[in-house]
Amino acid sequence: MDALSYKIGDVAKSSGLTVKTIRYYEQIGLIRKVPRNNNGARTGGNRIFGESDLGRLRFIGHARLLGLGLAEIRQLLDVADGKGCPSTQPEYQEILKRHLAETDERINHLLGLRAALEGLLSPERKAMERTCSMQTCACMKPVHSPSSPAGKSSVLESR
Amino acid sequence: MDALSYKIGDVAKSSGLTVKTIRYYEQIGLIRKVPRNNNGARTGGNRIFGESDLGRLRFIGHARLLGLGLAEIRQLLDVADGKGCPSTQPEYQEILKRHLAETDERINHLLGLRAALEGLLSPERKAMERTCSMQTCACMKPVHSPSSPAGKSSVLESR
DNA sequence: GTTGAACCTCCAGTTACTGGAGGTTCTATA
DNA sequence: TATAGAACCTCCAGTAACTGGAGGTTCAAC
Repeated sequence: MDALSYKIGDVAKSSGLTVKTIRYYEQIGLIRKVPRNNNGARTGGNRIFGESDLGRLRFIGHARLLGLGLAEIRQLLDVADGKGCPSTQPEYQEILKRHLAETDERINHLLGLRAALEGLLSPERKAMERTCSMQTCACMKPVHSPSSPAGKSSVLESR
Repeated sequence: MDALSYKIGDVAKSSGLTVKTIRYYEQIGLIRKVPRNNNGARTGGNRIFGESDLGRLRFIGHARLLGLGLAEIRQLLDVADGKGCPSTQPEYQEILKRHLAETDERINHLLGLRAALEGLLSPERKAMERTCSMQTCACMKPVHSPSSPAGKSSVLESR
């Protein structure tokens, strides 16, 4: 099995990751230490990837696209390793749900920032001619602290 | 002038920044090298802040709350330095507008992620019983790439 | 034989801090 | 005045997830 073999450039192309990133993932142990074609080479020799490495890296690439961090992806990989389709496993669902919740939080935070910024740029603000200086004026002061966006303005009421 | 003087702890409290952060801002030159009360001390002596330092740090704190990066804040400070109220200056408006646009982009990106995650967690997906393995299955594959959220789903049509 | 692409390793830099070690100064109380 | 504890000091390393670059090696084609 694993009759086919690939060099790092091939893997990069077909996974959408960069060569650098793949080496980095090996370095931090997200993928196994990939064997080399070590024909008496003076350096380590070229990495030779198998079909399963490719699958794993594609999986990682998709998960990164979803915004998952490497720590979460590590958990997903643990869950998935050798036990059939990951999506049938409860831990997988939990990790994704948690990530969804975090994504919602970040969105709400940014919406709060956005509202504060719009307030600062509003015509009413502009209309006030100000004679104060940076040290004393509140021209950067958000009306409401963006970190607690008052709940009501959220488009993501999370059920 | 600047009759009042403050120690770093006071400044931290009244600006909402931490002591560490304030020292860091000094180190990277976001605020001036603060003078010390150097009573023949063996170390540098304690920093003594004036009223204007406090104003500047409050300004920075507010700007950070708005999600501005230190590079942008540096520009704002340059704009603001000694020229009266920053909000009357066109560069100030531009920087905030640019930041608003970036915030919108980030929000849209996250909304794309969110949709992809919800897709993966949807009942229809769950209903499919899968027998494949991580290497071959597309259980992590977003339906649409979240980086280009198809435009239509955006709540921020940016006018 | 030579060129150029693709590969290799190692180091440093990015953002905006934060944690910690180890030491000093200040302030209040006994 | 002695001392305890808080608050201050400097310097170093680590965080997340890579990316850039230097300097060198291997491989395939011509």
